[in-house]
Amino acid sequence: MNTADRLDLLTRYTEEVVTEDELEELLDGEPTAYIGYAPTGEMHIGHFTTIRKLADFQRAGVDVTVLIADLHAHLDSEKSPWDLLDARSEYYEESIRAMLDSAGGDPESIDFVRGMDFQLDEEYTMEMYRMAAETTVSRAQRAGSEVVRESESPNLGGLIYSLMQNLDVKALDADIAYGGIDQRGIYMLGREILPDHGGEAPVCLFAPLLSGLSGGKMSASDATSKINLTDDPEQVEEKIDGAYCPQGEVEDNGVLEYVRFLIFPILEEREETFVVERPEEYGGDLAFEDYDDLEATYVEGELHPQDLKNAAAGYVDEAIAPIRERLTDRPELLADAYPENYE
RNA sequence: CCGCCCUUAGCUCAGACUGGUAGAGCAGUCGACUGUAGAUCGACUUGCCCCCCGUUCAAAUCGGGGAGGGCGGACCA
Repeated sequence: MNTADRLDLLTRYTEEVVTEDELEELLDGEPTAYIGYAPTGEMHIGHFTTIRKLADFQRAGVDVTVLIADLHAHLDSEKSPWDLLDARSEYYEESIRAMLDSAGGDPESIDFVRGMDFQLDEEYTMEMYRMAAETTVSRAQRAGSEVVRESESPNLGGLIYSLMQNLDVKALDADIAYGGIDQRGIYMLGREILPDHGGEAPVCLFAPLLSGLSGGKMSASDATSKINLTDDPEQVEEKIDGAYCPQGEVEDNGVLEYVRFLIFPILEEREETFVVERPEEYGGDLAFEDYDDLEATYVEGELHPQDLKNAAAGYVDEAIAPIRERLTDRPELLADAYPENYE
């Protein structure tokens, strides 16, 4: 595979690349990439979009490390209780493996690492203290503002959070820091300070964040705004049917975003088209080769939201089915990780 | 170590002075209207009133103790 093709694989479906020139330069060598997940709330369909890219990394010959950031999960306002970190880490790892598997990646050749396995090392800790001494409170706050829980009385942990995440890049020896666009603030701080702490400014790749189904951002705490990996077909249909989906409008349209960032990448891989089954009275079935085609038709008003929803629900369900199966096969994973939800 | 303030619905808070078995807004649920959702209109739901003890016929409310959170002071040889 030539450099242009690899670059294309790496950057497709991304929100931003910092910077594309630096990324291209990296491809002369054998770059490595990393992404971190803090095992907090239950994983949902939004995670799927970031995980799919891991498959792209692999196709492009970039080694991937997945960090299960257990310490971070507690550091951010104790989102995960200390006693549940192990159980949630295990659940996250299994879910990520399942998602990657169904996205056409190879979980076996991914390096899974737990945060606490190296974040307590003396060298790491020492460097963290030095960063803490050099970073102002407001700078740290700004860096993590999109990631760390906001509050009138923020915890110290939320400030250390960003420093550590950047040290992770160095500790894991990653050339590419990958994550959702919400991680931007943290890594921009990292590009600034990591070189002063024995590391290198990482090249950053950011995935888009999907809108929630109720309009606005997807919220982990709003059940109706997101599809869970374990939702059954009826729940998927209900949630999508109830989604905010203004006719002809693209902005804040979660359904359209699901179709674009979740479904079409899968169809593209399989070289299939997006089929909308539609009653004769509304014009009969439709098939779309690519997303732009579908969006154009939608904007023109030739594709009704209800028909779009019906089709999308079917595809979304198909996408999560294999993951749902693996998780329901091992019910103890979720039960141990979220005892209050699964008794 | 000392002082002051806060803790009531999923969220933001009112009610406390003057005890009588709890309210508003937002959120949520359900209808109406749209071939979806939203908006709009109509209806509805939601509570260990932080915990314990006491006073009282009766405590969210008064008294005592405790827990959690916030703010300030003191200490700075």
